[in-house]
Amino acid sequence: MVRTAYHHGDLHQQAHALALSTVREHGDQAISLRALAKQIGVSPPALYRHFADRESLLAELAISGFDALRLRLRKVSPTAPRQALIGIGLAYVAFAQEEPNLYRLMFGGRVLPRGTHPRLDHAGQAAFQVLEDTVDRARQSGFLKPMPLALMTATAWSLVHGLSLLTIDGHLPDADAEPRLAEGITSLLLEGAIAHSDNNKDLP
Amino acid sequence: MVRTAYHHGDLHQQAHALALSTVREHGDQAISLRALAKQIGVSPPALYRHFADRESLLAELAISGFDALRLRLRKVSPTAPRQALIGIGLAYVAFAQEEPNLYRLMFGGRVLPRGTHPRLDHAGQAAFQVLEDTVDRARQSGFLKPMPLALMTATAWSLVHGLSLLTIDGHLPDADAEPRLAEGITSLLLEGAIAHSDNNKDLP
DNA sequence: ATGCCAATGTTAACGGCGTTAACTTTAATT
DNA sequence: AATTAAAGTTAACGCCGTTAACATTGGCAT
Repeated sequence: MVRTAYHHGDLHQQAHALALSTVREHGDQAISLRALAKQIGVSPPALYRHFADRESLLAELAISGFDALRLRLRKVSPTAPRQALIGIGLAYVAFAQEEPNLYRLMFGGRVLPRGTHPRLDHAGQAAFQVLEDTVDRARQSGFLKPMPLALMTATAWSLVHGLSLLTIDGHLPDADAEPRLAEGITSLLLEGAIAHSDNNKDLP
Repeated sequence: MVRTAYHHGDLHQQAHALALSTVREHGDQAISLRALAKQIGVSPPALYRHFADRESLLAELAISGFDALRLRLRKVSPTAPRQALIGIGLAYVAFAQEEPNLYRLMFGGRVLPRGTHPRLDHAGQAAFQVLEDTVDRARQSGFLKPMPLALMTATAWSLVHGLSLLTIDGHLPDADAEPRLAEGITSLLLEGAIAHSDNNKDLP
């Protein structure tokens, strides 16, 4: 495909990129297909050749977000179990704090309910997988108590997800005001999950 | 004020109630001032005599939500520290699961950013206060480790908030599929926060 | 090379939205 | 009883997502 006056030639990619930067700066509510088309210099219906509707565009942006989160989590170098767990928790929260609008799009729940968009679901699961793998390694090594993997990962995910949203929504002091809050919180959870020789009884 | 053909007489309360039930059933995105006015049988601009704009109406609904959450949390009967903490955590998650659309309005973050609506902020803080008081009592009684109250409550809140949102968004099995997930998660956190003395290792 | 077709643009239009301006009716006050 | 403030009305503006109908163009089969 070649760029001409009539055929744009790169509309899908350009719309995706521009919409992504708009979301990152101003949130998904700032996305308007008409405004997007005007900025690119194309008529509004042209976008419908590349995106079924507004929701589909947002879904693509959310997928980009999950990909970025997955890459971010994968960069946490595998070390001793404790450092690996704390490190991946902090990386998760840091991502949310650096990309609050993108994170809210990914997990806002208002748009794009789970189970309706296979590619989006897959991207989310792939990011989650990194977290689960880290927990599983620590568990396999005997560092954590012998409890169901699903329970452990659900707990860890709930904690970092809740902390992420509460901080980016201003309910808790953010990383600038309380730089060690995230570390304190993750450490506190870890205390309950570590296998202690004198305290390794089963939990419900 | 008396009801006449012209003057409605109860528009504010009726609009609030109808909008609240709409949000509970279909989410805040389903709220349209025009549709609301039509259902009530009034012209759209009439609503502007009672609500500055759509956001103000949503803020009022969110305040109602926080009030309901606060009352729900206050109903948790004060018992031994462990039961009180688990109980209030489960009550929090149960509220979110029973009122997912309302909970998302309260904490969605897309609308109504914190710090812009004093009455809304106050309602949120009042609900949070119940949670903090419960944690503080357990701490004062020596059941929990001697660590900063703010850290403990932030951890507890993050956990129940994250769990609430992940379940209502379908990322984790909900209460029907895994009725003991919330209990397992809160218990797991508690293990890390309990002061490990002999008289605290009583109940599983 | 040419003719066709699918891809990818266009303009025009529909219905819905939040919101404002200007006006009207009613309730309350003086 | 006259006036004023409260709480409705209609009409309109500019935005939005989306669709229908049409136009242009690139690439492929002939």
